[in-house]
Amino acid sequence: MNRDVSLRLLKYFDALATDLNYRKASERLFISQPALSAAIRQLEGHIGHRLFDRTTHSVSLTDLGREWLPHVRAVLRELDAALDAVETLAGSAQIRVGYLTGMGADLLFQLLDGVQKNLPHLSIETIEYDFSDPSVGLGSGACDIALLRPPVDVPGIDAVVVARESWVACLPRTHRLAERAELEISELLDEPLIVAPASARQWRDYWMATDVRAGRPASIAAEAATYEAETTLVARGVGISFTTSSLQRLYARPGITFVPIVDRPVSYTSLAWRSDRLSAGARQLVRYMLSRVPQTDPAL
Amino acid sequence: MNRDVSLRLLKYFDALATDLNYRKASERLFISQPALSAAIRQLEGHIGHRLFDRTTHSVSLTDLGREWLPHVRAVLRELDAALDAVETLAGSAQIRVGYLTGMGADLLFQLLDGVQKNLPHLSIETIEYDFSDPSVGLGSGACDIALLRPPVDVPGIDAVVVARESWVACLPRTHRLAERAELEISELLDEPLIVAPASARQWRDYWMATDVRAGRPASIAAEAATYEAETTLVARGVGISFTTSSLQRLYARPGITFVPIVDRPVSYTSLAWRSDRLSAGARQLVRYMLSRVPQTDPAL
DNA sequence: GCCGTTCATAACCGTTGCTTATTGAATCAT
DNA sequence: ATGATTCAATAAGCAACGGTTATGAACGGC
Repeated sequence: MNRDVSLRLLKYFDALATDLNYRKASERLFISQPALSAAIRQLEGHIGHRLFDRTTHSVSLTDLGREWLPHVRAVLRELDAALDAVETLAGSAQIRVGYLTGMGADLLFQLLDGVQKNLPHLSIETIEYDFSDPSVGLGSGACDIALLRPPVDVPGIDAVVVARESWVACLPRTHRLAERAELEISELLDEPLIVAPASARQWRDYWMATDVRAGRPASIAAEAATYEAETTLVARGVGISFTTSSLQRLYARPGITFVPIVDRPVSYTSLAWRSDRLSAGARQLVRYMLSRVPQTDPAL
Repeated sequence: MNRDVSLRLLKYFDALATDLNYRKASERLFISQPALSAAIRQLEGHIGHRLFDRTTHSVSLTDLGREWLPHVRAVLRELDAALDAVETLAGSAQIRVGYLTGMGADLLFQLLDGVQKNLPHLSIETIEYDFSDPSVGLGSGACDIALLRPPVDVPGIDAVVVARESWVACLPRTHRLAERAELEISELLDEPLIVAPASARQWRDYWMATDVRAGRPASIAAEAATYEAETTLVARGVGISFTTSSLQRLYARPGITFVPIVDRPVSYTSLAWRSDRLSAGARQLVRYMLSRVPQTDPAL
């Protein structure tokens, strides 16, 4: 048995033992399936025993794997504790909180209010993200905690809903529907649309109402990465856009108007983080922020 | 702070914190000094704080480093325990015991006598080594435990003396000094000598009595990697060799004779292992073998 | 004042761990 | 049955990293 096992292999073992599925586990680890396959075989080679029974269609722990797993998890826990200890000892937990543009002034401010007084040992950096990365830095690991709008296509994310809002159409004031008190989504599907950049993938689809189009392709008028750019384009009459109720207050401006869309499901805003790699300080901050979530939903 | 620390860096940190000297620590880790230097800087980068204060001439732990060290050691201990657990769980502790040629039949046999009965869960492999590797597999990691003769130039080795022997000259029966009852080393320094292969380095120097030569270079008649080859060469009159008292019994043969050298310091035989990377099973075996070390030194 | 020791820097190189593309086997649905 | 699908394993190529040796700069002991 080779005693030079890398932590990497142990983490992979833990992940596969959890999912019992190479594909899923590999996604959670942000690596490809063959890479995980090779890594597990390598680990088994190192310790000299098989850890998984695998057929082409199922993966299960061997007796040894099952019994060894707690030991491995103990190592990983201990490591986590050691990393947390650095922050505690250094008295400087640097935490990066990302937020989607448009939510900082309002909701984030609320959630972080008083944090300096209550959690003085945390040093918090807030980073604004635009629509080109709807995971708000969680995918790249640039942020520890994120205030975002689902859907997010990064696996392994924990999220708690902190606000609910209804859909609203943002129209040029001169638009033929601008005077309406409310709209149905079907009335808007053929309008030229301002959408998020292509890198937003699922998120862009979501805000294009792709789910109800069924063959009626969206006509994309332009791309915008911020609400600022979006409303500007709408004001110039380039197209319309879909957004949420809270935005009408924040981005009100001369040339545009907002009209509620009555038949779309509610849209959520969530506080999210990667379930792995959450430091002790970040965990405290999450707890604090969640304790400050407004219980009523004034914006809905 | 980046949470993706590798175990490697933690081990390096532990080593440097122990030695507080890059060179020594790097040797113990079997890497070069610049590699360790880079690794420590990398670790400090990962966690975002300095762990060592270093001038060009001294290394010391920072406050953070000192306080963090126990946490790191806890991780490494936990890892060690997990690796031991594999053996225990699999019920198969494979342990490789190396021994220097010539010591297997006798001393090793004694130390391992009854081990099957007393430690039945251990599966022990014994591997004979010749003089080309005086570290007896410890350097390469091929063996867990070794029965060897100092000096060994592998750092990080723990060793316990298990036998003491005096020097003996091995001479062709026809040699002019063959009839002497005893000899002094100075009488032999100019004799053509059978020595260990060059790869034995320090060890070869030791058995050439380099320490007392002071300008009288040894005349190397031939190289031999085993006692078998050595005594054969002596019998053929190619040269003489230095060895120890116990060998006269084991390698007695027609054409050679052994004469005690009275003014050389005692030579040791040790049970040795790498202080790191000793599995639980191997530790048990070491303890067992040490309990069987003969207290008297009959060969001396 | 000089020499030796000690850590840092530079340039280079091999290994390894990852990627995508593909194969082949087993399961499921029709 | 058979075809579609879902899995893990294999293959081939590539980039990054961890290591090496060689060298440099600063401090301490004689």
